Amino acid sequence: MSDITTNFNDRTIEYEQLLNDFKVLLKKNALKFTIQREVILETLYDSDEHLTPESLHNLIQEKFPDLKIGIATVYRTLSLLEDSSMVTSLSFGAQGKKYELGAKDHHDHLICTECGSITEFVDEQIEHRQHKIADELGFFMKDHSMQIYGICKLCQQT
Amino acid sequence: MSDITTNFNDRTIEYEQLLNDFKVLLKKNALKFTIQREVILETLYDSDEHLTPESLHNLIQEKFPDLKIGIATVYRTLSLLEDSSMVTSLSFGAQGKKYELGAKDHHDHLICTECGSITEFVDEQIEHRQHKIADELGFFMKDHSMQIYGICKLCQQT
DNA sequence: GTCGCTGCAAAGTCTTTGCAGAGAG
DNA sequence: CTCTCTGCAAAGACTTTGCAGCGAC
Repeated sequence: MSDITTNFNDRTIEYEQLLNDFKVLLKKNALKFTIQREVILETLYDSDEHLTPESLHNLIQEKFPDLKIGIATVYRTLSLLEDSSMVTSLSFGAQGKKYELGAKDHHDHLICTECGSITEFVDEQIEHRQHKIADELGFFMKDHSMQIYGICKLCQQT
Repeated sequence: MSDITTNFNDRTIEYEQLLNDFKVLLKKNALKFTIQREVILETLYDSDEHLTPESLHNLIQEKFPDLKIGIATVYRTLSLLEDSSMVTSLSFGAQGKKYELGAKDHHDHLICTECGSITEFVDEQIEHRQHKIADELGFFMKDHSMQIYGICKLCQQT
């Protein structure tokens, strides 16, 4: 289960790399690098949660009270990031989509339908089969996501 | 890939079984069996597509022009069916949720991000690993879904 | 008969869009 | 300077809800 391959130094480097990718992406499309876009990327990176546009917006307002950022900008930036495959979105249950940074190690999700918590896991065998299946069907795989729904250990006790 | 374990006779029996499960479910919760609810279940069963509430509503109106059925009823019935795990929903991309009957054989999805088509597949190894992972983490698994995103064979040619 | 169900339309959510001023390149 | 971005508010898309009459049990 543990997939700890990064320490704090690596994380910083990892973020710099990510930020750089973002800048390259922007430049390539003649888009501008703005403080809002940076803050959104950074906040996504720092959070280990799966964030809704609204919760991301709230987080940013807490962390950067001086920066007025509109929810519309959050939506626009998330779309941009998703289109360029830098973030992936996940949606389940009644509510809207949750986003997470795609650059982190790939992983799948266990979602508790009682409390809504999300646990991540990685399984090499599954990853491998996915690639194989896509290949067999002549499908060019760009991304994948897997969710297991159920009741988490904690909720089972109550 | 082929997973043809049913023929037309079985399908009919399968549907009767499904309908019966639905009736039992309704009775258990002191809910009523109405023509609208039956038509929704039947249309879901007959369709091999993954339907949005709107497309399901359209389909029903085509198949049963005399029956006036409101979109609200479709939403209400889908929620009911989803809560009782008789249908599962899938959401991806920009648009809303798509529903499919959960009673059919379990399968996963290849989703083309170009044309939106959904191809289904079944893989025993993946199914098996999923159960194992849930067990290991003390998670009571109720359902799962897997999606592979990419570009389908057809769209790659153009 | 009772009480849940339905269609309708109105009310909510969540997201996107138009616009005029601000700011990156 | 030019042309994209941004925040705001208004518009849209998708869902849910209140209600009065209808229909299953």
